[in-house]
Amino acid sequence: MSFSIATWNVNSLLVRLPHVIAWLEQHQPDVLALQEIKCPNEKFPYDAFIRLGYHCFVSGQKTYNGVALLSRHERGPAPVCAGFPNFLDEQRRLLGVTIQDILIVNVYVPNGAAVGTEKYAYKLEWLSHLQRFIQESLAKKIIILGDFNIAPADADIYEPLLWHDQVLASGAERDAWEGLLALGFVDCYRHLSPSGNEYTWWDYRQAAFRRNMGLRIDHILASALLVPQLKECCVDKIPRAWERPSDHAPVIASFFL
DNA sequence: ATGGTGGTCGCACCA
Repeated sequence: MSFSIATWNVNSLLVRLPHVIAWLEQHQPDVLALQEIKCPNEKFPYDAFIRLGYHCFVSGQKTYNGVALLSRHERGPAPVCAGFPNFLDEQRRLLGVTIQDILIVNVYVPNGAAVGTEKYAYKLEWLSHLQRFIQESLAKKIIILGDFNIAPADADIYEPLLWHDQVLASGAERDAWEGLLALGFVDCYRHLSPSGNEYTWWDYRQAAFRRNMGLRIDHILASALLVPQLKECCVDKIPRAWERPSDHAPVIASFFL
């Protein structure tokens, strides 16, 4: 038996719906975590996904942010939480569900704008809440996936010097990332591709995709217990080349279960 | 200097 799980920041689900449907039909992951759906729950296109055999769990809001999880598992995702239990946040960025015996945590980490700004402080605060949330979880098997807005190392950046100490690559953000790993998580992509240099996001400007000026900021973390079963983790750059694409590419991991 | 959203229909905000 195989279990596959993917993450994709779609930058508006309603605009990207044809892409998401085409991609789901082609790859048929068991679970897809979506970020930046940018629509309230009442506008979520449930029918399109139900037709493809997916259960939907949604935490949306108007215009900004918004996360959702789609699951093919017949029993559907059991909701755990939308948002942190101890941190009131109007921004919809966190969705936890349990599928079989795995806690799946879909994250849309704040972008942070620029080092030293209020948004950057909010990003670090948000990451500390994520750290505590995971730390306090009693689940033995956990997958955290989504848009982390962190490039963990210079190998994850097309031009590291340009990004040195900048947002997405600063020391404090990388410390927060390392803090999560220290809870017993493995970066699935890096674990399987120690010298890989694929990216998951390319700015819309400056023809960044064509020039492969990208960063690896979308990740799938698996708790140590799941790592022996990890089979594959790859970035699918193909949809980034489609017409009117998201600026992010999907990342997909599969496990022997 | 592109793209998505919403408000107003040229522009602010966010990434």
